[in-house]
This record gives sequence, structure tokens and C-alpha cells, in this order.
Amino acid sequence: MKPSIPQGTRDFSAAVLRKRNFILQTIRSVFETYGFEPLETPAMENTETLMGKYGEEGDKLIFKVLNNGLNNPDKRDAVIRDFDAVMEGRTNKGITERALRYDLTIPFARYVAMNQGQLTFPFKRYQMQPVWRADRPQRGRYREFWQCDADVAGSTALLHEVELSLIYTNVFNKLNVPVEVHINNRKILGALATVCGGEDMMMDITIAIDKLDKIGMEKVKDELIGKGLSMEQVDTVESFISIAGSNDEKLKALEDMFSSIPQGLEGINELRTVLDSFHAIKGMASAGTQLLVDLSLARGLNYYTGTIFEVKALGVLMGSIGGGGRYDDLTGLFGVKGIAGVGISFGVDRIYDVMEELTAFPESIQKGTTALFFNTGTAEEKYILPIAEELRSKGVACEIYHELAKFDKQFKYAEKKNIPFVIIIGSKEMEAGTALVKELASGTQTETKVDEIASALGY
RNA sequence: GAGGUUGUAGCUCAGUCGGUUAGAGCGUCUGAUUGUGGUUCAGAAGGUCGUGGGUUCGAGACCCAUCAUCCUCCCCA
Repeated sequence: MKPSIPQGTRDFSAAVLRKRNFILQTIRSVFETYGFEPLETPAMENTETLMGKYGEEGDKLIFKVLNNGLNNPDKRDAVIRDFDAVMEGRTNKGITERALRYDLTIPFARYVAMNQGQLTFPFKRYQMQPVWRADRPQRGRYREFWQCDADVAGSTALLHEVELSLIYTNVFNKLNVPVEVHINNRKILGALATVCGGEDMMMDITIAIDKLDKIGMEKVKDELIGKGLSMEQVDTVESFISIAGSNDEKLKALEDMFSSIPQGLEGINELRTVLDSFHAIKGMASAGTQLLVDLSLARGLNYYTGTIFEVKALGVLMGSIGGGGRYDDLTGLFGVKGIAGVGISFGVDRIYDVMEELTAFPESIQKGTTALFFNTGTAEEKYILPIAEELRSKGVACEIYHELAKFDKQFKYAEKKNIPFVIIIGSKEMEAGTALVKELASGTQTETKVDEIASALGY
């Protein structure tokens, strides 16, 4: 059997993992400075927890885990019946009771619903874990990938939207990735739907206008007509997504458009409040990332109800590298009403791909072992072991070459592993109680006392 | 779910019209060099040509199937 890994999954080597950890640590540290607390949930959820939360397309992409014991002959008939039910598109506990998590938001909502009595609200949690989607792998798309989410449950305050925007800004500034944070509000889209054929048309309309920058205005209009909108309604949609200018100009035009629709005005006000607070912060208005009102931004996940976000990297062809929004009643799906929430997500794997393309990773993160002790024989090895232990206790990452070998070979090992120093203690040095410390990059070599090795290494 | 790309040495890839024993660069190993690397030089190992059928006197190349891969659409991070 040829060794292989499942489609759309990857092994991560040391160099890759150091870069990934750099991204994860950056995000984590920013999350924590805003008071978010860590949470981890299981890789598997009950299938019924996940089904029906991500729309029809989403359901198809959920990895379902086959139940155990299906090969039991006594259960044969029942299993076949259950399988038929699955074939008809219905989930069935008899055959697949569990599924791999598809995102971190629904498990978070499930957690909040389960633990509402113990939590302090507003409950602010962050979560950085892999999720799985049975998608066709391609550029920027994996079947196993990591998300980093920060969510607030139990508050409708727009303060959270502002702070989440700031988190996006701070993280991408620290990662040195230029981005645009697009922002919109589902209430505005709801108002548009009200004007154009009713609220239940909202999904169809938003999905169509979401494609604007990809397929162009004419095809969007074709799609809307296909969904049953009248020419007049299509014209309204066109004038809506044609609204251009600065954020303020867009908001003013929207106010004219939806002056008689309270839901729309509410959405516009929410947007304005978030934008004002964000841009009033010193430094935000002039430099760095800005929030950009994007009326064609819709987001597919159907649980969003208010503000919605999406982050796009500038200068790299890549889908969104982050997204999120407000959901009024997420825990309602689990029978707990009245807990509103808002959250954002970072797509670590795409951020990685973008940073790789922009060569935005700092060199310094590739440091592993600091020093390599050459192996010059068994007696020396025994003598070196406690010296290495002493160094490690001082925080110096060091290793001893595993066997006696030509210096040539040991040098090459150090180079391959990007180890900056080698330490040579042979019989002569052993007798004298010294060590030769050589810095590979410069080639300079100094003889030092054994108990002064650490300082020779700069510790 | 639909469409396309590519599968040849550890890696990146040549391989002409179907024709003798399938090549290169990099990497690996050995030596030049018994305690001082990167350069250089000499040499060596490494292949069921993704897999299974078929066409042919003859297949790495052509045909069919299959698996894997990457990409596009759909949708998304």
C-alpha cells in the first residue's frame, strides 16, 4: 500500500508549522487583549446539531461519520432502511449519528445554549480549531482547515462590532498583510428584499448580488429575472448596488432609497454608528485599514441578521480571508431564545497562503535549536549530557549530535537545521574544562569555560 | 455535483514520428580530507514510466477504464 493522506488534507513540516503558529499566536494575543476567553469543542458534533444551519449547500458539505456496528447482521434490514432515508436527503441517526464540525459558530451557539446558566454575559470566547468541509479542494480551499473565531453572546451593543473591527485591523497590521474590511448590514438587504418581491426573496437576491464583481451586472440581472423578479424590481436592485462614493455618500443614498422602510433605516443607522466610532479612533481615520461599505456583500450563511463583515487581502488573488457578522437568535436554534450574538472569523490557511505569496513572514520565526554539541566519542557524550541539561535549564535550546561522526557531517546537520552555533568539546577541552563555541554564519570560534557557554551564546 | 490539467528517480522536470540498455539538474551516499562546514573535484546508489486492460512485430508515448493531483464553476475561509 502506498502511503497517502485524504484529499484536501495536509501534513505540516517544521518550517510551515512555525509560520502557522506565528499567525495563530498573533491572533490569539489580540483576542486576549480584548478580553476574549479560550474555548475548545469536540471535532465531532451530533449530526442534528449541524444539519440545517448552513443552508442546503452547506448541509451537503458536512462530513458525516458512519456509526459503528453497522455490519451487525441482526441490524441489516434497519440499516438498509436508514440508508435509503439518507439517500433521500434526510439525515438519519441510525446510520450517522455524528458529524465533523463545519465551522466554529454553531458549536459555540450549542455550547452557549447548553451552559447558559453558568456563563457570565456578555460571554466573549475565542476558539482556534480545525473544521472540515467536503468541498472540492482547489486554490485556497481545503477539506481540513483552521478557523479562529471571536464571538460575543448575550449583547446587542454595537460596541462589539466596533471592537471586532479593531481586532481585524490590529491582527492584519501585526501580520503585515494589507487588507480591506468590507462591511454591510443584513437589515439593509432585508429592506431591499421588502421592496423587491418580499422578504422571502432575500436569499435569492443576496446570492445574486454577491456575485456582482465576479459575473458583472448583466448576469446578475439575468439571474434575478430567473428568480422571478419583475423588470421594475430588477431596476431597483441595480440602482441599489450601483450606489457608489464614500461611505457617507453611500449611507445618504440609502436613506433616500429606504426612507419609508424602518428596517432599512435601522440597518443604515447601525452601520453609521459602527463606522463613526471606528473612524473616530485616533489613527484609524488616516492610516491603515479602513472599513468599507460594500452593498454587494451578502454572505451565504443564513443565520446573520445585522452587521456583516468580510476581509479581502489586497494584491493577492484569493477568496475572503475572514468573515463574520451579527446573529440575533443563534441559540434559538437550540431552544434558548433571546441571546443575541456577533462574531468574526479568521481563515488561517488562506492567510498563510496570502502571506507566503507576499513573503510577509519574518525570518526570525524560523529559529529552532540554538546550539549543537558535536559528538566526539562516548566518553565526551557522557560528559556533555549534564552540560546540555544545564544550558536547557537556562532556556537555551540545544541538542547533542546522536553519534560519533565526521565533523563534516555534523556541520552539515547544523546547517540543515538552521542551528546558529556549534559547540565542540573533545578530549582536549574535557581535560581543560573548556568548550569551543563556533558561530556558523561568521565562522568565528572562541574558547570558553564550560560554565560560561550560555553567555557565549548570548544568554 | 459539472468541466478541465497533470501523473516518468527523494524533489523539479526532459523524453522528437511508436523503435536498441529511459535522461538531466538538484538532493542523497562515498572518497579527495584521522578535530573544523558552506566552494571544488572524482565516483556511486536510486525507475514495475500512477494502476489495470487494449492496439502493435514493438508502448513512457496511441486507445479505454480506473485512481491520484492541481485548477475552474457552484459555494465558501
